[in-house]
Amino acid sequence: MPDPREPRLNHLIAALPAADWARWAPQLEWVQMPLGQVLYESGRAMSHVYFPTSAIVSLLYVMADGSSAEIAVVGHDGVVGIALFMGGGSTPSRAVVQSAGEGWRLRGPVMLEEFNRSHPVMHLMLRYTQALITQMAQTAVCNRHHLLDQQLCRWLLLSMDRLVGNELVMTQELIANMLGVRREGVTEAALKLQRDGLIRYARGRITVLDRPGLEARTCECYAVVKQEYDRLLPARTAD
Amino acid sequence: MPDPREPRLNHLIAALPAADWARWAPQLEWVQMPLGQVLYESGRAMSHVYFPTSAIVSLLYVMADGSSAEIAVVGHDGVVGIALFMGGGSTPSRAVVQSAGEGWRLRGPVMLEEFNRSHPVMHLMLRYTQALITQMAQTAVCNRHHLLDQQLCRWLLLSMDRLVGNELVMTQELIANMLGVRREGVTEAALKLQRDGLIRYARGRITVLDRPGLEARTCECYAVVKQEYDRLLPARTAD
DNA sequence: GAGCGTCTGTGCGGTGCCGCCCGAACCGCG
DNA sequence: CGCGGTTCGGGCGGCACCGCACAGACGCTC
Repeated sequence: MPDPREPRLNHLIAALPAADWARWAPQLEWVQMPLGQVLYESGRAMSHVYFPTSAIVSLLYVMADGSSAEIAVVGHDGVVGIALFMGGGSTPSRAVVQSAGEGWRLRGPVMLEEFNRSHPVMHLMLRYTQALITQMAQTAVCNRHHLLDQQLCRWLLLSMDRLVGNELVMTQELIANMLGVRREGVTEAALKLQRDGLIRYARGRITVLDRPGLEARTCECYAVVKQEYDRLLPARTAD
Repeated sequence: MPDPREPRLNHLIAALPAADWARWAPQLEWVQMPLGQVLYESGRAMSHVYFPTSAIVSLLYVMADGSSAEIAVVGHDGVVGIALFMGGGSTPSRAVVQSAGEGWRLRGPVMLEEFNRSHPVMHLMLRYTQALITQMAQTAVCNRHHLLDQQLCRWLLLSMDRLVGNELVMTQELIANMLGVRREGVTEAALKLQRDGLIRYARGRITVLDRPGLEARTCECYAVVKQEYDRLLPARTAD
């Protein structure tokens, strides 16, 4: 069991060259990320970038009428707050902690300086951004074409990939918000999965029992995204 | 009437500092971009980046079963082939010329060298990429929540913003492919717009008669994207 | 263990889009 | 000028999901 306060549990931090890591280490701040915490708000400047280790963060767009949809999800594979180094410093979306956990953060100006200073850091962040773009694009496609049943499987798999263990603390109501559908729709889809023995759940705790089964049920979108993450962000280059 | 073979009709090229522009100019290659041309294919390495001046390019995802959906659209405001400098050099999507026209292109290695050499170039490309990300995210949201009628308005507006004049050469069949819906659905939505005097069309030529009317009918997605483009890519900084 | 709030299950009418089919209108071409 | 291909209009049954309403089940608290 590794120390949960090990920054290198985040794959990007783990991939830093030694020289960059040496500069980062004293700057990194350990933070708890409780369920529902808003890391940044739509259109507002971001003070930090966050590198989750055990938390999962949703990038969520909330519409004028209050309905919402998830754009992408970030876990120990990535970083929240790419707009800080991409430019602009804000986005029209919101970042919300979807699964409580921990992570590390860096003040915005520090991130910016590191990004401009070190080519390896820059290329690492950009490759991650490219992977995130793929996830967003695939979300758009999936929203257009695929059944809720399949989308739920995709969502569960993306979440499980970013968690340790096979349990997720999450009500169907919240999942519905992420997927941008009715709560009852999620109930129905989840029921089917439970009946077929793929998952088990009760009052906000979902346990995945048959991962291959989920993969068989989901649409191609999950595989496309996963493959692209693996291609762009290979196993940690430094350790 | 400006010379159509003026590279600076592309906003990114126009925003280049003089020093960078001086290096780019001899490297830029003028290209015709006929309707339907595929600039890059899903998963394949890109040989060039394209800076459209009068053409419009769709970033399209084509699914295993042949159905498709547009991820984003690029015109004289941007560049096709961001994966070249973001990393990876390919994407799971395809770039197709949606409206014939012209543009300029740069060989991949040249683009990469310029990106790494000049900070202004890098930041310009990254700000554009950030705007493109917003467009993709909003496409995902729009696909989830909004009616086809609204999406058609959004699509028309995004296209018109990237064209000179108010006419678009595009069959309803092709629009349906972009939006990822049935052709008949587009016919119905377009009929409503025509009946209300917002557009006129005949056999693959669409004329916008009442732009404010379209803006009033579309969803918030159009405004969100436009605002973000304006914020991130202000009027050309060099000329 | 009584009570209450949260979470999940179910039913019902409505609707936006689908898949499919066919006919009409239009245009270019031989 | 007639023919064929492209583009558009309309109809029809089907279905996934919506909005709404409500009931049961569970777990925490007092």
